[in-house]
Amino acid sequence: MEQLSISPMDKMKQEGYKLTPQRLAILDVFISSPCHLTPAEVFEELHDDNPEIGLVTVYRTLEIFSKLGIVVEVYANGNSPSYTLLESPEQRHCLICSGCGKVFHFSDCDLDDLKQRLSLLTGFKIEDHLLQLQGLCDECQDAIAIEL
Amino acid sequence: MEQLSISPMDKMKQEGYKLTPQRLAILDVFISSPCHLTPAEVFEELHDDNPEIGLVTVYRTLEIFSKLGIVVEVYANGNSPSYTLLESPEQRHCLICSGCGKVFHFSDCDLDDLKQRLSLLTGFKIEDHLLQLQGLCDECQDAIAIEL
DNA sequence: ATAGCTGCAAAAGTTTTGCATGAAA
DNA sequence: TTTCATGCAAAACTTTTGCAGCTAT
Repeated sequence: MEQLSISPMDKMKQEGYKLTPQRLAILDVFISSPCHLTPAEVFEELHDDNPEIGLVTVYRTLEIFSKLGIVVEVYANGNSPSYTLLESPEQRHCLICSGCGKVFHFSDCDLDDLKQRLSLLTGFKIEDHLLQLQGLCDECQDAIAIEL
Repeated sequence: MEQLSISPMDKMKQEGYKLTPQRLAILDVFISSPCHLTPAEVFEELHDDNPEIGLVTVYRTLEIFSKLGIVVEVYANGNSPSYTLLESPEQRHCLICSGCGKVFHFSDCDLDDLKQRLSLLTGFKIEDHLLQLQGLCDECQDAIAIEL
């Protein structure tokens, strides 16, 4: 918990953002939850210990965190995008457990061949990509096995 | 235009949905626009020729189209998800032009190796994935070149 | 001291729901 | 004829904006 919270906040400082208690509290929510959370969920998590923090601040903070690569936007089902802590800025892809919402990040994604083939085929100059895998983690597989 | 509109509507029929003029009109919007469109954009496109169709109907129709694999949800920038026509249900991945919004679909994505490696590493049972590439198409590259 | 941040309130935008009417099969 | 679809209006929900006061640096 402690080690993780140092680096993102150093990044905030470097980029000229102030280290406010609100921002630290929001970061802590992500650190203590290995899941993807919508703005409303972050707000609700905060409410126990920090009932004074407004939803507006959550939105504004998520925007900053997202820009700095501290969190990443995840497209789960439902209307609102979710956010999840990014352990390292390179690991921009993720594997999401559809049971419990746990997220595992990774960086290498072997898409260079595919990108090159598509470039040749379509004439597109490919600049970025979004890769998100969905599945069931160990525990959720076990949980299902027990149920049956 | 004509060939494309037969197959999705056959699927609708098969699944027990009625073929209403509204649904046909919404399909036509997608056929005449090679882009990803938000519900609001579909509604606006409709307004010229079919001012009587309500936004509610657009939402309800998109839900059905999406369930039947006639369109696919795309995560572009902005709040609302966008939808784009899926030429074939297998081609669930796409390459989106960030200039003009044009979408190119493809099916083979070479992720089997990656999936296997991740499964071994994490214990996840991987069930599905979302892959979206972003770039600039020929024309948009040219357009930029001319501007400079 | 000062630049930037927060919370509030309100506005704007998006999506869902209930219901009476209307249309396709 | 019957079942499903539509449009309207309203409700619910999500996100953004303006502003006065406050706080980290």
